[in-house]
Amino acid sequence: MQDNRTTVRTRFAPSPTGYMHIGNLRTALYGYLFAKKEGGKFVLRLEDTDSKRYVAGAVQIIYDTLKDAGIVYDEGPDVGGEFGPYIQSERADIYRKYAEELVRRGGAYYCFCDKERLESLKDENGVGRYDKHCLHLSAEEVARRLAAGEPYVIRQNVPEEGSGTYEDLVYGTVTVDFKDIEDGILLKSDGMPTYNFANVVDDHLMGITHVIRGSEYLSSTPKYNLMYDAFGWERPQYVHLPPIMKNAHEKLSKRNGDASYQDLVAKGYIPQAIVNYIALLGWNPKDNREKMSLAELEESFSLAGLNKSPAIFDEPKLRWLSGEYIKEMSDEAFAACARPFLEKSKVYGKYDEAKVLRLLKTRVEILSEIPEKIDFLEEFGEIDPALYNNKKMKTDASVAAQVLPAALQALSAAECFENAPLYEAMVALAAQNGWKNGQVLWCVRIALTGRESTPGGASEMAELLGKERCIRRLQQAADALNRA
RNA sequence: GGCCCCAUGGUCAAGCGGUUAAGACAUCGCCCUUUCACGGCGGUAACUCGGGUUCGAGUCCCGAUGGGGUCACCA
Repeated sequence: MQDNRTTVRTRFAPSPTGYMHIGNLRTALYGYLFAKKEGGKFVLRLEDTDSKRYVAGAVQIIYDTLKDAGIVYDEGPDVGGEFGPYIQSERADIYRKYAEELVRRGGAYYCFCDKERLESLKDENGVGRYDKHCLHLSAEEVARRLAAGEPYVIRQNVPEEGSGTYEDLVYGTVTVDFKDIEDGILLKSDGMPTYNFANVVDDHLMGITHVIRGSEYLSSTPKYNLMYDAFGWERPQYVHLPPIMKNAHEKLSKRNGDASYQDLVAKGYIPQAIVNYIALLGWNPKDNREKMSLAELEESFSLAGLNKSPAIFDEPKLRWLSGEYIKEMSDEAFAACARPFLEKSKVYGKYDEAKVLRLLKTRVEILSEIPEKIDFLEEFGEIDPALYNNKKMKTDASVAAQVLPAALQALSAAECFENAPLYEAMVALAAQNGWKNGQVLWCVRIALTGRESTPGGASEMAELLGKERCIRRLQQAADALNRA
């Protein structure tokens, strides 16, 4: 086990190749949570050794997303730290130095084989591993070809016999036969290291104690251990994470058109809910809590709660959580995050915003639902008489024809156009005429909105609409009924 | 295909040899009610299949099946 005196250091090491995927974010979150829980440090390192895959702007997305999600790193490219640089492309000299040392230690060797020869090693299915051809080159020949400036790579020298075993903190004992591991390239001909080498060198140099990453590295970890051993370095603890799936067969990925973190935010999911939800995909606190703030997650996170099987991303549940976060927001907070969506509505600015927001708060789970929930306020047109039919309320168009003129009169007389007094006025009206409350309320609401379902009852809609509009609409509806 | 890994309701997921197999989301129904929503109550729904081990298996072992990952000068 890890020495207790060693402070925990975890890292998130993304490649700036595009969007921040949900799976990546979760990996970052777990690394962060574990470091916080253990009182350790969380490091951000950019793995940009493949210039071909570099995407402009991707680095900024990484910074922004982590910041937005509340994941704060103690060391990183933009915040510094004593183990920098934290960008791999700025560490080329370091990798070369260590690669050469690994060659001296027998853990790696120079290879001059060209593409054609490598291709010839593969069978009809495109599979076939490197045959260690250059391992057998004499020291003189290697020196001569190097001096002649021949292109080369440095390959790992994996034993032909035996196997590598390690204890993964979530998967347990993992064993892989060395014969199943190829002599992979550590240093590319362009002088840059591959992930396979850079991650080992950096994790060691940066003092990473716990490597938290996706399960795709589960079976390649033994070859990294071979390098730690060859260098005489202590191996880190490994925590491999199962993938987040889109369905039973496909991984969640941007390439499949699945939502990235920023896509979800743009769709109106509350960031806090997204973080909360992904924390629950593959992990659970023993106490069964589900809605947890970042601080609570930091407090209760434990590797013991990590699951080994893939989890399917379930948007309905995220939706529910998002709604929970909205419901507990202060009016000010809700107004602030709802405003951008309110502005997209056709009725923006035409109604009392505080009133609109109050009605929306318990009826919206993701902010993008806002426009569709209130746009009807401007879509008032002919009312289908059938809408007045309601069995439970015992109303229909003929009842409405009696109720509406009376309601028109009552509302015209109302002095205070607010929900409570308006409600009382309508209830009183019902009592006077021997109608059921529902008969008045239902008919008025239909007349006012033309909708079977609205975000609020008759008096709430009346207050929102305002006296003038109410009178006009009620009049219109009553006239239409008379003509019929 | 070789190798590695995984397997409880539709989804997340508890369980770590003896349970009426939790809980949440979704779904369905009821209540509340001024439609909708909120809130409250309740229902439907799961241990992939075979073999072992054991007095006893969702829990341990083996196999099958299914699924995922990996076999790049990508990470």
